[in-house]
Amino acid sequence: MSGQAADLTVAFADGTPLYLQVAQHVQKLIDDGTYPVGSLLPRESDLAEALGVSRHTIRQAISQLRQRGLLTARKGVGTRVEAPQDDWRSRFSANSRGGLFDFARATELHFKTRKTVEARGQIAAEMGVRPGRKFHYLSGPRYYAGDAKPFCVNEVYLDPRLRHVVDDIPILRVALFNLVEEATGDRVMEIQQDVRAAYMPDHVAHWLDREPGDLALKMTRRYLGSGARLLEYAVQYHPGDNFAYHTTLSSI
Amino acid sequence: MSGQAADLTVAFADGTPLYLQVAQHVQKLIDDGTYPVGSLLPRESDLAEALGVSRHTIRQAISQLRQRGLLTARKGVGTRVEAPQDDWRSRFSANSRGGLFDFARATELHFKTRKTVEARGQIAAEMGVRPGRKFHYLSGPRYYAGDAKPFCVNEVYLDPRLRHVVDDIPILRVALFNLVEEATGDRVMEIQQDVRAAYMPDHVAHWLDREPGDLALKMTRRYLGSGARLLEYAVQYHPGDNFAYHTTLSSI
DNA sequence: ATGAATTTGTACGTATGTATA
DNA sequence: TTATACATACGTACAAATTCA
Repeated sequence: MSGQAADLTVAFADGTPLYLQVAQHVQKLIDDGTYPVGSLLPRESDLAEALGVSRHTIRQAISQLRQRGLLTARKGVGTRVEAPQDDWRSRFSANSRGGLFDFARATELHFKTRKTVEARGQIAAEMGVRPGRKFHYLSGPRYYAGDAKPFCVNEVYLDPRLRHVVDDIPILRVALFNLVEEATGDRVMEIQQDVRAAYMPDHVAHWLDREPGDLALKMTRRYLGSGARLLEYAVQYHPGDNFAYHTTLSSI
Repeated sequence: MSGQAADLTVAFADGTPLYLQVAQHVQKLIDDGTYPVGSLLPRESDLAEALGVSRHTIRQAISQLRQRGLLTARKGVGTRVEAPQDDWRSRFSANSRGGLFDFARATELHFKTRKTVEARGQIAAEMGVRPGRKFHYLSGPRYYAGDAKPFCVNEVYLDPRLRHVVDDIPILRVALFNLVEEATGDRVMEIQQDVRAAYMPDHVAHWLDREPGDLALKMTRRYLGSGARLLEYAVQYHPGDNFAYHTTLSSI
């Protein structure tokens, strides 16, 4: 039914666990169309045999991809390839709309505040770093190009060593993590995004022409490089009365 | 070090998988203070022996609780009980069709209200249907299986012709859109999801033991079948003070 | 600083259950 | 009814990280 396992021979690198290597390998095969969206993977035991690993390891790998929404499995049927809605490459690639990349290019972030801060307490916890670590902090309103009024406020925390990346930029029109990638040579491997309800802080309310304490949607993003190193941390406040974070979860 | 496994003897119910029963059991022991926040669980092999299951099953159970942020584990140290309410630790991360599927299986939706309503005004606009269209409406709190307190409240709007699908179900343990798919033969092709900040309505606050007007995260989902037909509309309210909608945009 | 003990992580094997086609 | 394929659950062994004597 599900056909052959194709050529799954692969030279496994060392260091990273086998099941993660398998997960990466399977995802490559999904990306290059070997396993198209909507199709069924070969069954677990076939994959195990083809890759020369145990079925247990295959299940660990599939479990990873299922947690990311890339695969779904049904008893008695098989494991289906789903549309990678939240895979960041698809959201950030040139041909997809609504991604952060396009978002950054269609808007302007006006830096109004620059200072060096220490991450403490709740901020440090949200950032996932030890309290006391220093960051270069920037903040300001973000406009749709040409608009008179900003529609949200951004805060950015950068490694102080990356300060030079933004020092000469009063108005940012591209995605900051792209600049960071260029400056460091590192690559953003993962973006962890949280969306929560919040009350609007004073400085945000001021820029957005609202009242402090108004309803707001607070989005935080942690940009992780290789080795889960935190490259950038960003916070975005949207007015709560007229903004919704929208996603489409398409299946097949 | 971490002491005895206490009296972990338990009569396992049938039906639900063993590892989920173990997860519920461990969580009870956390809730009642047997394993206080900050302490280490007995080591996996001790738990396995005490409960009369294999270490593999224990690990599956712990994995469940780790995904919910209730436990963290470190190699060479042990498995630590984390603060359950500690702010953004409780996160909702079902960001794909498969994620919603698994989410529904790990939780219980207790239907408390059933009535026929007409979509009007803002509701009709959010649903994207003409005002006056009739729907079968259900609502109630949603629990993590075994929990005493609900963590969110669900509202569901169904085509009245699909009423029989849920009429005999007091407690839902699967994804409703799956039942709808089975009943109609149609398939959910797309899920449009919005996340916004909101003030908590009265009936929601009541079930969640909060005050009306409290901060809330409101998620709405439109389940579209073939031809963009609206099969189901669902609203989910989370307490805003300790909940975040989490997405990981990974690139592997 | 070294090494032993501890504890989770990874990986293998095997068998049986259950939903689906 | 039968075959299929994932789900659950048992077992074993060793690796890797941490802690502590």
